[in-house]
Amino acid sequence: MEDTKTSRGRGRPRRFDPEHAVAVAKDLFHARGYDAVSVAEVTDALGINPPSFYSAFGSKQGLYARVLERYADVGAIPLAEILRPDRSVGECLATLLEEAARHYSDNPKAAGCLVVEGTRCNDADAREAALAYNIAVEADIHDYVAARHPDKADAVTDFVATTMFGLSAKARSGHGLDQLLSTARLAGSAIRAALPNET
Amino acid sequence: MEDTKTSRGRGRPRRFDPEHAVAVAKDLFHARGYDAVSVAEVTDALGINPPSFYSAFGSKQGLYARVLERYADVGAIPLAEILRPDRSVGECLATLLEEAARHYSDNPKAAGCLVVEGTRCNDADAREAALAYNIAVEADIHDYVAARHPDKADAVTDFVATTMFGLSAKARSGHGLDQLLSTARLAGSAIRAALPNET
DNA sequence: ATGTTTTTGTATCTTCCACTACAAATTCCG
DNA sequence: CGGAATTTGTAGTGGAAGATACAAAAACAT
Repeated sequence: MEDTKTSRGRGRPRRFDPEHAVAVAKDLFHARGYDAVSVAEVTDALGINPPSFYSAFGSKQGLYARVLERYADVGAIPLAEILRPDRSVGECLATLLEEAARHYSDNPKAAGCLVVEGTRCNDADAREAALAYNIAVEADIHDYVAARHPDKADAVTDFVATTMFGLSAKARSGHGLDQLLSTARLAGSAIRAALPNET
Repeated sequence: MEDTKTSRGRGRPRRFDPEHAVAVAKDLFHARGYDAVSVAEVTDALGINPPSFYSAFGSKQGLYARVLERYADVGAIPLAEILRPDRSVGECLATLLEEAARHYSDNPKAAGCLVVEGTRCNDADAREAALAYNIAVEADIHDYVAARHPDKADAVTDFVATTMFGLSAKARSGHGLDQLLSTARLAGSAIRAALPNET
């Protein structure tokens, strides 16, 4: 009796492969953004009808939550591999920005970061969902920096996060890999200069 | 007979002060973005009815065009005063970013840059209109840099533009003046380091 | 096989959007 | 003042959005 209004739970369809559905939806959301993609487009792309969609995901936001979950698993930048304890913090953060530049321009039809762009949509719930992932990433970066440079962690994390937002935005409005990489390298040099030498 | 469909021109209302209307609309668009503001909200805020609105501005995009025009006049960062020929390029660009940080966090209810945020809306026409202003600004910056550092102009302009997009985005999602300024200063140091010393 | 449960298709519902037809009210100008 | 031009108010258009009611069809278990 946890649901007050929706009739979710009456049936739980498993015929059309939710895995595939989430992957298709991820591409749509990534390419055009949460707001611009309608449920009708998703159902058309999947060859299903609205009731099947709502039975499986509950709502457009429900689907988006699943998409974010999947993205965190298989689509996102592997933070844990990039922020290494055996390399200098500055080097690793510079690598992170370059990796972001590559990642954001990988697929020209879906430029930028799904999560970053999601934090800017017009639906409050979807925005909060994306923001939660974004906050988690920034917290990881902050922890990583703070371990060796506690006094600089705030400023450096803000700088990295801001640059990633800029890279994602510019990836979407036409900057190519070369431009993004050049910008990322310049930003990386600023981080290295800001952090005292180690190793 | 230049209009084929609209009945614009039948009457030209001047009773409710378009100047004030544009100022009010600017605040709304700046606070919540083009997509999220409905024409009904604007007419309510102005105390007028839809027909008066459409008679004066033609369309939602028409109003937005006027808003951008006004913003370029009285609301935007004064590029010409900041990019000075009598100071080093690096200093001036660093000042530009700091000024952007201040500007974007000036009004907590309307954070970020109206033009930058406009380039990310879901209406194609409104997006193009904002993009035109954005492109003009970036061209000005590029010209300014190229005059003294032709080989670095592309990379430095991209970096500045990307940082401004990042600052605008982060201003909208909670970063305060102190955080934005700190990020802007770090970015500024990268620019100064990238440009050979002058003066 | 047959009765129950689960999935799908048709056809909406409701709400909100940008935008407008039309006539009543107001202003302007002689 | 009086008639024409102009501004406003009422009411509504068509369309797209997210989300559903309901019953026909399919799958499943016994």
